[in-house]
Amino acid sequence: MDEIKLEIYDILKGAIRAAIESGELPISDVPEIPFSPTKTPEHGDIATPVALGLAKSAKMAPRAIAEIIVKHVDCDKCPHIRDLEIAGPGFINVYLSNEWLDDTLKTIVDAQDAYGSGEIGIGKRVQIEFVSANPTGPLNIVSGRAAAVGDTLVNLLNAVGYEAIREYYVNDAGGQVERLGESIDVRYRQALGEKNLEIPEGGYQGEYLQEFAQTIAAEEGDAYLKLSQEERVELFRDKGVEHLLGQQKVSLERFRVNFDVWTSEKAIRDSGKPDEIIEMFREKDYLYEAEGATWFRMTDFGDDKDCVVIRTNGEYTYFVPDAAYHHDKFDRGFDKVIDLLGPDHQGHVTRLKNFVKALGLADDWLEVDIIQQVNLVDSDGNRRDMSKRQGQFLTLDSLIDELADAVGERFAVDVARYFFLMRANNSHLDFNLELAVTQANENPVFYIQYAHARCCSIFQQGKEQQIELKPSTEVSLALLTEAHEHELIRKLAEFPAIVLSSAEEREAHRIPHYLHELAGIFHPYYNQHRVLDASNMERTYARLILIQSVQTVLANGLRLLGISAPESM
RNA sequence: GUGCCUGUAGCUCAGUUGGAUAGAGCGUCAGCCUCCGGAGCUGAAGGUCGGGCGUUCGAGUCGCCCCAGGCACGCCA
Repeated sequence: MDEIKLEIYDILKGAIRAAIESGELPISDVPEIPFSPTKTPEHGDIATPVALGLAKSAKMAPRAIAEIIVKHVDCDKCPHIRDLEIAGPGFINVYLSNEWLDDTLKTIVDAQDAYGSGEIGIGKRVQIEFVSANPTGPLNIVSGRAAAVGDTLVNLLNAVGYEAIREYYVNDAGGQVERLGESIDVRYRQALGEKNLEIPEGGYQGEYLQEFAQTIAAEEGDAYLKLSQEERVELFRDKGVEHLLGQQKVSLERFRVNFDVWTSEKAIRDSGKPDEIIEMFREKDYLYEAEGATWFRMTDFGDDKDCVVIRTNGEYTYFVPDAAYHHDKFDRGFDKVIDLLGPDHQGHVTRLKNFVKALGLADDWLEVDIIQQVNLVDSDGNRRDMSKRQGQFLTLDSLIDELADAVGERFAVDVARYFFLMRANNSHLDFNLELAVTQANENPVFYIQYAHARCCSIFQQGKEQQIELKPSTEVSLALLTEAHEHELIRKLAEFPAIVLSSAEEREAHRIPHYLHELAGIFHPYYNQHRVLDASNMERTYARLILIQSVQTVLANGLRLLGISAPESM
């Protein structure tokens, strides 16, 4: 679809130029020519409203302009255009030729796994940081969504040529992991029989810490009671981080998300970079002292208040290591850095961008996208709330466990990923638990996977009848004359443009939607037209090429989403 | 109070740089299996795109003002 647009673009541009030179079109420059695939076959395959846009400057009726443009088009020059027509208020509708349909299928069959990929990002390194949950508990549902989205965005960027990596920032320093150490300490002493202890303010109530502390008590006994409270908290903090981070890694692997780089906040702090950043800020006069703390002039960057970077107790607030971390990303040579943050971090976005600006980096170097919240619901719409620190919250693992009980592990991950990916990042997501486990037509994941399995099944069936796929060059694709076939090929041709736009716009949800639409054209086609037909072998071979193409695109799309493309279900 | 996000069919949501008659799934109702997998297909009903004003050939899309909902506003991360 991209190549054809370029072809048409050149041809129309040439026609408009010719019309200007002949004096028929009283404008000075050739304008931008917008295109859109049409919504209905009645409007051809591709349409452009270019004549409408010229009406004002040319002071002519749009239809008259369109007629002049079309008159100057040399259709013989472009074998991919079958016809041009002027319609409605002055649209120019382009009908594509059978040769174009043939070429599309041949391209897909030749490219196979590579169909849909592009080269726009070649030579550019991109880093996406996502999930980055505190190592103080299991991953929650929103982290699951972020994991699915981030993982898919990396796939998409890599598909269009970028060199993209997945990175996880481990918040293993600061107050929150301190509270973790204290919480484990309490649980540990409780496990050894101590009474009247309470989890400190801001601590973690979860049962998982009780279990963890009990394990320590069972294995090590009261050995740690000999240490001072301070030493013990520090030890438990480190043990806890290691344990919980390990569990997060297990959960992520189970969810088919594999990070390339894990960066430790503690390591950043120990590296001395935060001190350098503070020094630099001080030199640039971004800092001042007040109320015993050191403040950053955030208001100079347009924010409504300044913020503390060094507390009265002398410790950095998290902004400092965070700024240092982003500077480190820059030092590592990324051309573009994307942070996916949770819904509770949106207040942080402008501040983070301001810090990056303060570091002297370009405005568009850092991109921050918010992954909105997820609500788990029943078909009735009843919500199952997730609360972060009440002890009982729904985790990514418990969600997959629940799905796996119904559809098995493999499809549980498939379904969860699909549901997390089907909505735009900034829109709230209602995750319908009942729909997710339905193994029926209403479940969009199965609908798509079933289409793929059906394609495979046709080949299986063909094999039994001694009918094999022929090379596309030996097949008469002109026999694909059904309207359904035309529609299918058109949809297949859109795939590379969908991949490109969803990578560039960071809109992973366009892929699930596209695949669902493709399956929605394939299923009726399958239902109405037989592929394997011994009485018409020439057409059978042609249709096998088409089926092969559908299968390839479905598989390629699902692979980008990290969802399996089953050969049978 | 300030900032960000959202508001499209009964429900959940798509709608690429403004383009022709605003789409899909679920739900509801009515149909289709001697035939490559019925996890499928066909059809019907269902809309003041939250409201108003503006920009222009043309607005769900852009601008401004309201209304409603969500979230964030710590010397936590």
